Amino acid sequence: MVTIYDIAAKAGVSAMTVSRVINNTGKISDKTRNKVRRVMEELNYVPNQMARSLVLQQSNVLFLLITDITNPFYTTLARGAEDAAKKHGYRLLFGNSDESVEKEKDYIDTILATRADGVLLAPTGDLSLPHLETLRLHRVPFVLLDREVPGMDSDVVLGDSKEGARKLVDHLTSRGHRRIALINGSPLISSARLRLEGYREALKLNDIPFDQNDVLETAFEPRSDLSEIESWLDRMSPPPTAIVAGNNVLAVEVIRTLHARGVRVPEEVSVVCFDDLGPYSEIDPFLTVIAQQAYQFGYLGTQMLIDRIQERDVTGLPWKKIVLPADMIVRRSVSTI
Amino acid sequence: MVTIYDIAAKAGVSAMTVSRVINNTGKISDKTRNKVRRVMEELNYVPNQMARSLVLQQSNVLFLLITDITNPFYTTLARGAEDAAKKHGYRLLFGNSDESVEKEKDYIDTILATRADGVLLAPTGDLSLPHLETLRLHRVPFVLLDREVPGMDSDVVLGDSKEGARKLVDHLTSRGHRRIALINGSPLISSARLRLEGYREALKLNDIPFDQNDVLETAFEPRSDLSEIESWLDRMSPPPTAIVAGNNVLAVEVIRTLHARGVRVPEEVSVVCFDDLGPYSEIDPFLTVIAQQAYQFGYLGTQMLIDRIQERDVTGLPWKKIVLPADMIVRRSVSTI
DNA sequence: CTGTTAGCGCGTTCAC
DNA sequence: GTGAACGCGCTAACAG
Repeated sequence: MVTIYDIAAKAGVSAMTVSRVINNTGKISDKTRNKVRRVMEELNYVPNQMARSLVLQQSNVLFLLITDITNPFYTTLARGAEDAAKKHGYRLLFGNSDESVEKEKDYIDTILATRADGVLLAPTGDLSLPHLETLRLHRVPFVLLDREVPGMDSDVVLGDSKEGARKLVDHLTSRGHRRIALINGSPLISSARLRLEGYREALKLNDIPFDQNDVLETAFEPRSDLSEIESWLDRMSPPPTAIVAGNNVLAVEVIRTLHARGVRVPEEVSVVCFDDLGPYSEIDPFLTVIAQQAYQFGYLGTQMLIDRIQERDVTGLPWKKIVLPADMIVRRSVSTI
Repeated sequence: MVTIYDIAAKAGVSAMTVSRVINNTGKISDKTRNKVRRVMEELNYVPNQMARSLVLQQSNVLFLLITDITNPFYTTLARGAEDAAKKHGYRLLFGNSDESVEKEKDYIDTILATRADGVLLAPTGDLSLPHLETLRLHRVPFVLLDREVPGMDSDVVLGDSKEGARKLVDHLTSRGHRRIALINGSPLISSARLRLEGYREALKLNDIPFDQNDVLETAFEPRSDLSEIESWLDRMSPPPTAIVAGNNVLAVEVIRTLHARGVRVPEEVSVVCFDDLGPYSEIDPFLTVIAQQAYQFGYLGTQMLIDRIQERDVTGLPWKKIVLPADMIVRRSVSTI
């Protein structure tokens, strides 16, 4: 491995001079600078970032931990984070917790061990609290994305989940629907809770009674077994004419289940959801959705994180909370009755 | 920051003993081990991975560089790589080159600077050659995914592109199509070249003359401007009854373009392509595709990479080439004529 | 079983 | 303008 000492020897200077050339610090004569540069090229020198981080006590690395890398909401978010990180000279590393608290813990350990300068985290849910406490204990700045965690103050970027749920329900009632069901993520996830709240409020405003049987609280991530959804559909009576899904994954699974039993969407049951389906939905723009600004989640969150890092004092500034609007895109998955 | 010296002092042992406890090396009495462990917990000690990597001369990090993080083919591939890496105790970091040779170069620099132990690389194309030479020069093991680069031998995981193209064309001819066009990626990308070859061979076997005008060679990644596709569609005469797309992105864009001009798929034009559209296509399984085994690309590639790393001698073993089969899923995007 | 020494590659003093 | 010495946190090699 080529080191600054190899460069120094060959260029007839000290290692310190090489370091200065690399970092453009101090005063160096053009002559030695050029000489050093030439030798660096000749030997294909690449600075060792780890040695550098060790002495500088910072890595210039941000870590983004998402919960489902196959969900276009999160990949688009990742693109936003990537762009913002690059803009400020940070490298961005990704991890995928798969909605698993255990995998999340592993990543938190990795993050601490590798001394990332900051963390962008879509927490798996309220059970992420100990992980956040660990980060806080070690004074690692972090920003929460998409979900809050009760008991831990921090910077956070959220979507307006309650408002989004209200809009979806209102849209359905405006098309004549009164039997509106909700399939949602775990109540241990803040966004799911708010979506339930928005749903209940909107029902109330529309003078529709709330029935707990109309709500299925399950997992946001993809599953192989659809039987839970099946039996939920079975036990609602009278059956709903419309279903609100807490995210795009659930919408797809509900529709698959409906199709499997020969129920047509939207002719027999309407379906709406949070989050768009990615570029591939454009073949046939079908689902009416709350299209959250995924790219902005990542971009703005990263900006906030870098601000926080550069303030040095991790808990110095007041916590900031960005709530992005819930914009509805009306397409063809709702029928008028 | 808590270091092994802090632990050592508080536990009344030397730093070396602490190191041994952490790494489970050498012989240590249960008593001191427990004592050290207790102090580590008490002080919330986390080993500094960078210091460790510096002395061990290895980082236990693999880097996966893909060309389009929003493409489900690559995110699924990433899941496979992640699982394989974890299984062998490696951490996996991701990068996204966006099909840009320049961004790819930036990532190569980062990879070298951070001393990743190995690289999984979906190259942007033949122009990636200098980047691969850089990696080779610095003796960083790498595995190519999905695309080969002429002039550089290496381990590689490919799909059977030629066979896939033949299958798609044969499927179309079996449904009576004779006017079959091809929209493809850049000829600087090996998989695109093979898909063109397979297309030409299949035409020949079916006694269909090849016409260069029926082929559009463009970019695999998403674009905002569809005019190139429009004018291509315009200049083919007679117009094709079927279109083969070199990947899923191109298929979506062709279909969007067709829809925009009021052409129905598959009633008026049939469309088939390489790569599936991800879980969200399941709402309405529509496109007939060559469903490449994306997860296996990542999983097997990572295995190969780790084998190569653990052989120490980067160029010791003969290069391995895995070609994954091209399985067709027939759905509804092809009409019979 | 445990400790001492040295060095991984680099940047920050402080001299010259 | 430039260099020598020291330390970032950790572990391999050798002693004891």
